[in-house]
Amino acid sequence: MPELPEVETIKRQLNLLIADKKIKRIEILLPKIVKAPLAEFKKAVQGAKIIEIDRRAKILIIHLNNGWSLLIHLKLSGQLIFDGQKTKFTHVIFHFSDGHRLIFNDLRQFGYVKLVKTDQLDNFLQKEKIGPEPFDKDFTLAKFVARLDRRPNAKIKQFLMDPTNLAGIGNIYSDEILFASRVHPLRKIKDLKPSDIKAIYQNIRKILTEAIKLKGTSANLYLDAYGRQGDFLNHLKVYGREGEKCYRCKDIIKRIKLGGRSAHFCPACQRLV
DNA sequence: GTACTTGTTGAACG
DNA sequence: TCGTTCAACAAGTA
Repeated sequence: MPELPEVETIKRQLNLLIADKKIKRIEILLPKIVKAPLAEFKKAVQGAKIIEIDRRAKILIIHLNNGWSLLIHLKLSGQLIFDGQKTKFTHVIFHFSDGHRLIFNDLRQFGYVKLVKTDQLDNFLQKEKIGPEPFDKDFTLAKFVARLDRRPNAKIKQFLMDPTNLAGIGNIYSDEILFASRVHPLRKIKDLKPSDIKAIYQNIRKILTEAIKLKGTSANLYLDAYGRQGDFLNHLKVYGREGEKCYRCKDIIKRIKLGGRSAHFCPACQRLV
């Protein structure tokens, strides 16, 4: 599923592929995906030129040259593919004036396209109460500790996945970050030692950096803007490896239910205390 | 046929 | 107000 590394990959590729292009026409095949009145939406988008593509949490932000910004969230199964072929899951198509196109596919239909005035973006994002960006200079170890301290009884895995605590981390990378840190997903925050917290803090950046380098994880439906799979799938240590041997200690990787989600971990080398 | 999956939000709880 | 839990959204896969 698209998490921070996948969305960041698409952002970087789109900056190479569609920046400076003019949107000649937008084709909306499934109107509910567009969270704006359709007439107003088309009027704002058609004829506009793309300046650049940005990212906040898992939201892609396409800045237009007319004061509007497009916000695109891929949620569980969204894809943005440059010059992709239309399928039964294609819901929106951006046609550019040079003949190229960008297609938005979403099998689950949870994704969205929104329209926000560029000067209202900060306001809008603030309202969403999204947590700090892992790669922001302001996201220091001290800030991380301060955020953890607010939720002493929360389980660490659920804390990492809560977008109001930290931007961009979902099920795959929270599992991988905790494995790298040797911390059990059920560990309560108040039971974390300072060395655990430091390890988690460092591994957040380390794992996400590696995943971005490999263009994300194609565990299910994720494809990058070229329609290609991400290579981090082959580097996963626990996610999706239930019943297989731990690469570190040879015990068997377990999967449990945690707040309606699955958590993968090694019961031997990820500690509960 | 049924359970399961997943990111985010909003309702409901104490 | 806050932290926490849980249903809801959709539809393909096992």
